[in-house]
Amino acid sequence: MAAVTLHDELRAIALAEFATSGYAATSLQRIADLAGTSKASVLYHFASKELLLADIVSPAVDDLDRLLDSIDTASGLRHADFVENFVDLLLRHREVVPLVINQGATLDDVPVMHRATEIMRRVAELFRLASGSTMEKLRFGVAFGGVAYTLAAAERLGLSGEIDVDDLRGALLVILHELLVPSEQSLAPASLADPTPKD
Amino acid sequence: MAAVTLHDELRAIALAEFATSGYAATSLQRIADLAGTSKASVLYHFASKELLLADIVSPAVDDLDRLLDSIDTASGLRHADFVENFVDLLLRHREVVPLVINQGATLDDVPVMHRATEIMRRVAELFRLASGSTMEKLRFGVAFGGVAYTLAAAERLGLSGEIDVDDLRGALLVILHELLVPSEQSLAPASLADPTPKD
DNA sequence: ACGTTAGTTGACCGATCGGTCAGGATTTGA
DNA sequence: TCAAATCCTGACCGATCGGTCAACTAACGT
Repeated sequence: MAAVTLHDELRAIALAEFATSGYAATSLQRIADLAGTSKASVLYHFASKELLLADIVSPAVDDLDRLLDSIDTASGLRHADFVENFVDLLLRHREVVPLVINQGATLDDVPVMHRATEIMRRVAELFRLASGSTMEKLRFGVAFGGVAYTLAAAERLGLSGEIDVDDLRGALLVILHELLVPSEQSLAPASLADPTPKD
Repeated sequence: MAAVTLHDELRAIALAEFATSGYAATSLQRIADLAGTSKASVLYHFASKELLLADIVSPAVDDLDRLLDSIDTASGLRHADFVENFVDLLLRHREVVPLVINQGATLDDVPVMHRATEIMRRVAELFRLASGSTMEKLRFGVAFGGVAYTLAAAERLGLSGEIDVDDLRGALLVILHELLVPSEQSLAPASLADPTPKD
């Protein structure tokens, strides 16, 4: 095995354990045992368990934050482009997706996780989730929830190795496009689907 | 009769806390505090924390088990019918869906949760997940994962009250049907798709 | 040679965990 | 009135949690 610093190895082990067993259920002692070191050593490299989690999750959250900023500034960017960028981002940070998806709500008191959920709210805002009809909301929820959850499940069950990433990417884009662009027209803010029906 | 027993109240409180804060992060002491009783009292009504979880989750799992059995025996039942029954089941047990969806994998050592994931495997089997193409697998994953996850998120964020259940049901069925029956023909080869395959 | 720094560790801390237990209330049935 | 059953509780238990700390080792620049 290539020379990997203990710092990086600890982060990798923690990520795997957090994702499969859960943050709360993973003790620093267990992480230390898996790395063949001591608990005190873990706390030397990472000041606290929360900061260890932040160190793991932050890159993905920063990435998403940057993506959303680029959308905001370049107002002309179409939703279809965002979908593609979003899928790429999910694939890029494939390993941390299960963490934020399955345990993000539970760990909302941890700053980095709170930030993650706040940013997802921005994504929802971008797609006018709040103002859409029930059907629109559900399309958005099923699409992104489904994609993220499926990636999470695949990662968790160890199926990621079996599936070609390019196939995965292409198939996800097709499915997302079908869901979010049900009609021939674009996802443009004007009308995602039909005008809101009477309620 | 209307008087809610402490037993039922404890179960309801535990369900809400398990779903929002997580099983591991919810202590028996907190459940007791929320119910205005003592931890020992909780352990009088439920022999252990695991059995409390089982008491909460079992009805939904039993329900799903029964649904799958009825599918197995009545081989003629079509997929569309199953989808409808499945959505109804999810809506019926709306409150426990976040629990098994978000924490099922993490709590696989708890018998009732292991049973839940095993049954979900049967659902996947029913849709021939393993033998399908990457696209088929993803359609299944995004569809059911998306629906379950969206229900979980809605429940968690307290949006359930805002949305009319009938609207919800109808919209979910439309979306699932679009995803699982993309073309004119059914998803599954022969047997399950058509009760009377041509000979 | 020396001091400095980074890395590592066992011992230890207070807090909290799930769970046990003996016993105090309260109700019920005879 | 007595006794059994039911419900509830404070005190307590061993285990484990995240985190601290002083001491130790090894490497490096000077």
